[in-house]
Amino acid sequence: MASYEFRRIEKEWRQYWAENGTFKARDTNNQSKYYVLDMFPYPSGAGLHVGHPLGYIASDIVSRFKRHKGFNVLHPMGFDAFGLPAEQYAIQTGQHPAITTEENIKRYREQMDNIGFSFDWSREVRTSDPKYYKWTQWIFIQLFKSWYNLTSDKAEPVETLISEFETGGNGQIKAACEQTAVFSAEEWKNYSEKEQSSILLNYRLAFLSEAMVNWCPALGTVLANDEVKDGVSERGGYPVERKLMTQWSLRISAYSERLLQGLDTIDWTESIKEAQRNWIGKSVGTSLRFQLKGLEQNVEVFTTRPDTIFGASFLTLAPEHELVSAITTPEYKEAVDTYVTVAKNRSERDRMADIKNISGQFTGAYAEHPFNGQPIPVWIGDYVLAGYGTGAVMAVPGHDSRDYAFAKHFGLPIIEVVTGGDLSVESYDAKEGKLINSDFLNGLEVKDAIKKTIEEIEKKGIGKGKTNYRLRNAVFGRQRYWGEPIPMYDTDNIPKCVDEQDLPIILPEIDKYLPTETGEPPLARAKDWTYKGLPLETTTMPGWAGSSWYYLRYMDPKNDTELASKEAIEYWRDVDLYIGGTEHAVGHLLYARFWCKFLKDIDVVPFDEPFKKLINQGMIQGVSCLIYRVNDSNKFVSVNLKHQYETTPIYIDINLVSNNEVDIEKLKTWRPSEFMNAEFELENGKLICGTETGKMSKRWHNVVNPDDICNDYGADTLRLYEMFLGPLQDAKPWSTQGIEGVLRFLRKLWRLFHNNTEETFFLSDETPSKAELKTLHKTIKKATEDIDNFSFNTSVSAFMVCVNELQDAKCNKRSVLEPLCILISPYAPHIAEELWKLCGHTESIALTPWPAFNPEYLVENEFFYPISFNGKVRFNLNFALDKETSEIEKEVLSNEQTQKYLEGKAPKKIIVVKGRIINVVM
RNA sequence: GCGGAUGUGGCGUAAUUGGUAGCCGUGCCAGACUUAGGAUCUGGUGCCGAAAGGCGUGGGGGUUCGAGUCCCUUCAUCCGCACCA
Repeated sequence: MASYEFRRIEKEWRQYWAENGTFKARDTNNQSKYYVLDMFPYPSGAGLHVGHPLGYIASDIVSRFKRHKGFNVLHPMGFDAFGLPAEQYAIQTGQHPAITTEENIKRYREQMDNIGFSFDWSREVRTSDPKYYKWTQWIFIQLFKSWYNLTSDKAEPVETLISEFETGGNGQIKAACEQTAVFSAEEWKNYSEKEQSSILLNYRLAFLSEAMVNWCPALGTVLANDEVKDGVSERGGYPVERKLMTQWSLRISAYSERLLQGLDTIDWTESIKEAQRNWIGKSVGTSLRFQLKGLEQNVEVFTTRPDTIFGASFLTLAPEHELVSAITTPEYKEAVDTYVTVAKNRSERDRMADIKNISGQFTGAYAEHPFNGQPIPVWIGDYVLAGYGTGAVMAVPGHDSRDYAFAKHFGLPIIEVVTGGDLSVESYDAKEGKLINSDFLNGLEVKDAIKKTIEEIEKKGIGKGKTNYRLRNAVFGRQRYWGEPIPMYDTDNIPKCVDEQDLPIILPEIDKYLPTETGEPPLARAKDWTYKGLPLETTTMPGWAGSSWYYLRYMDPKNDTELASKEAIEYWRDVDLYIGGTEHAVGHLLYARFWCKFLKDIDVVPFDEPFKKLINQGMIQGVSCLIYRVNDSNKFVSVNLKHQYETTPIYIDINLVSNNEVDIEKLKTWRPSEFMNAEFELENGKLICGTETGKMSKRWHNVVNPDDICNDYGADTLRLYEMFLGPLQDAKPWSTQGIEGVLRFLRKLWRLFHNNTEETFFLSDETPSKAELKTLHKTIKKATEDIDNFSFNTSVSAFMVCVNELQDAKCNKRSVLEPLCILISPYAPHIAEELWKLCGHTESIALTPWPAFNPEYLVENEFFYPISFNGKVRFNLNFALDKETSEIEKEVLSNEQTQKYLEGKAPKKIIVVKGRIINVVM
């Protein structure tokens, strides 16, 4: 037997696992289950880089550990296969996205296989597979067929709503819905089918409506709020505009409160929970109506500070507010029209970039103060958002900084109604102080004043306490090809859903992946895109549709009659451990929770939250290398010389560099046109590059492929090394400094099982020494605890300590090394399997029981106490652990060295902490 | 502005959860074996100091016999949200 041949070993064991189905999760049985899930990847053309496997390695360690612990482990993998890049590629090349996707998946699969993950590939899912998206479409139909009853606080079938309408109209119904005029049962029955349909759309959880959407012209599609960052699209960074369009949306807002409350029941990091709380944006306040002078209409506003009502000196409406044109007086019409037009045409981005510029326009209208009858001018201003609250605010410049800025700018009155600030300098926004200038509120504290004001408002019948959420309904239709078709069709402008037995509606073939000449989505190009002879919906679902429920499909991936069988869902239930990146904080993770709650309401799943525990792995960053070109020349200078010149940095491939030294010959062949005839100014004979840490990307030429690492060092080394890099959650730059140490460790481990020349496998059956058992059991304890704490880096370190100690002890005893093999197997499964086989076992190590920890081996009967004086450790003394404290004190005091440090003084007291430390207080 | 995190040797990190700061690994220094090594092994390595000793966990303060760990305050960096009434 030769030395540690990782390439051969790893290849053989991967083959063994595949052939023997070692990691197949068993269907329902009596064994306890454990469900470990990774966020499945979108298979991009770039393949995996070393950052991707970080989370997969961690989840794989947990999975393997749980198998050793006797659990039936579900550890599946699949692909989020619908998405924009494949479609963009298709537009450029004409290549069908399905083909590109298939190729990419193949590549991903190979790369993952190389790392030796224990995925149960027999359960693989792909969101673009019709057998899969059949059920994505099915869920959509269930959403369409449901409304949200606020009384029972759950989704219910639309039939129940219709029968309510038929018996009592909609006056008594409390539902999460759009504003709908009140009608009686009689009126309902007299409505046409079309009228009824459009009313029902106001209630359905999947609904078609005309709404302001984020339109991205460059991508030719609408985007959900979480797909837009800083006014540009998250993918591609293209500008996004507001546009009024008829769109399918999901009424996620109905679930705002449950999505918020649910956060308290799950074990996720505080930062992600906080991000979701923020996104949901609950705010408790009051809605109240201001009567307009000389008009019938009133303006409804939402405020969290009803107590400041006597400080309200004007109202501001969003430019898009529906009352604007009705209330504007002829005198101001032109100015208002101009303002509204400008505001509407400004993109989201411009509006955000322009926060500091205050703009607004008086409408000429006045409202009446509900308590003192004073006239209050009505303005419009784009600092008020149409989409939040009622799109109108009562402006209290004294106690709201935005109203303050607006009032200052337009010279409107600023009234102080809460004490504590200096209004000549800034507004006083704090919810603390006493009310003044406020009639019946004078003298009250803010908290009490809020209560009192709400009482008075309700007494007058002009408003009531109200809770608002920032969470907007999610736009669901995309004007794109490569996504799930929305299973809806249209009869005379009445949207209807496809019969469930006709699912899936399969994505049709089309000639070009572009919108039609008339601007319709690509699906409009499909021949005969109809259902029952009627036109099918042409938009497709967004990327997050398929990923919102995929965790359920793994439980029963081949089921043709249900998304997963009741028994499978009942057995596997929610995900015990979910690992993935933080980038999905408010997208995928919120939508998946929403769908889970909905599926609970319609009795498909028996739980309320899909992911019990969530761990976010940190990003492995790339380190890019830069060289510096002297401006207007073909000369490149070493990094420490660049301050002498005006230079431009250029990113070069990291493979051209070792230890920050650029290989100039390689550089020349890398890009001959640029470097072949270049001049280089060196320092100490070397061209040293600069470095920069950031995302790993082709663009910066800093991508490290895990395949290369597996080939050079082995998959086990890669796995151990990625874990050894630091805590899983931390971001860390990739560096191969140190990977050698891990490989060296595995070689040492290998040698423990072999004779000195590494040639022959050799274990002894002798009884281990006390010290050897201590080393082993210390490691068992640590390895077990660390996995429970997801502290994988410290385990690797513990293995190294263990192997070092056993090597020092020249230990080759079977009863020590076999358990060690099991401990290491979740981390470095290939070498563990090989050594296990060499030990004479014929079965895979994967299901071998985890070694039991025996604390007796760690018990010591004496301890080498540090003796400290006022907390400073000076020397050590050995005492038996069961020695009386008074005895220890006596001996410490009489010790010669103690006398030296006491300098003749008497100690005030002595503190003896058993097995820890002794402190002499002087 | 609001919220979340993080600050420890040259570097990545560790610390029995209030008890000897720096485990493990890199890097560096020295040595051994070698024709040779970017292989392997051994020893050393927080800083200052010849030593005794002193200093040391971003800074300042506090609680404690004892603080990297708890409290207050301050600084720096990273991430998320943000005209949300």
